[in-house]
Amino acid sequence: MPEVEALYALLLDRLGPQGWWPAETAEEMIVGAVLTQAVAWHNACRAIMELRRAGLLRLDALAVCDASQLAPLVRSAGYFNVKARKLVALARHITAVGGVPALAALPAAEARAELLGVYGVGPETADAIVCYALGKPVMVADAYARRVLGRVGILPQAQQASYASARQWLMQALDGRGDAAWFGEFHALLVAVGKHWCRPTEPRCVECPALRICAQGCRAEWEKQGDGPDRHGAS
DNA sequence: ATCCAGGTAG
DNA sequence: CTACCCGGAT
Repeated sequence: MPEVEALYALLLDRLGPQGWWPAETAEEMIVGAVLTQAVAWHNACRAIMELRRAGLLRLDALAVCDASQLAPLVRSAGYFNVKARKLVALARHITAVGGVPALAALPAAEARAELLGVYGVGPETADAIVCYALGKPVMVADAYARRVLGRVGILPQAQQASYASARQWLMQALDGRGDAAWFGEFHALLVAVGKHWCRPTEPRCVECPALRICAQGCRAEWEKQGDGPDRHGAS
């Protein structure tokens, strides 16, 4: 899979290190992972600042909160009632099992399973936490990563649709490729590409930093010829 | 003024 | 499948 190395190097060269995850501490990263679910980072960021202002960017503090008191603070992140409950549930759970260090002491697969058992933590959030907060080399196969890797021609069409299949394929293909920082940077670069150029509709192929090695070649007209081969996943 | 993108739970 | 919800884009 030489294309992966080529893509990684190309994006790093063009875009520079993305500096993800933007958090001071592992606990802050975990809070951010919940808040950014289904919402642009910008919105989650405002909620994080509210929590910081209230001294609640720590799991032990969040663990003793009531969701109802949290909701107004995380309003800007959307789904605020749901997310307030998720934050409390996750903070309580992690605190109860001995905190982030205890989680980080587990093998990646066990930490992931542990997290998946918590209300509000699905596959993507679990992987993000395992990679960025626990420092394990796992791939976050989110919508951006799947779309970009799929279009570029690295991730086979059949694996693009679901999170689980994409993750499984990528974890095998990328096995041993790097440490947590490598995976984290790769994911961050893919998000940057997916957000600014490789958009769901009206992709900006001509200016895309990955154009040189993209299977879509120079087809800027993508969307105009009846919506590429990959229309969003559900099948 | 409407549309939309995004992940998880039910 | 729909509910949850925001802010940003159109």
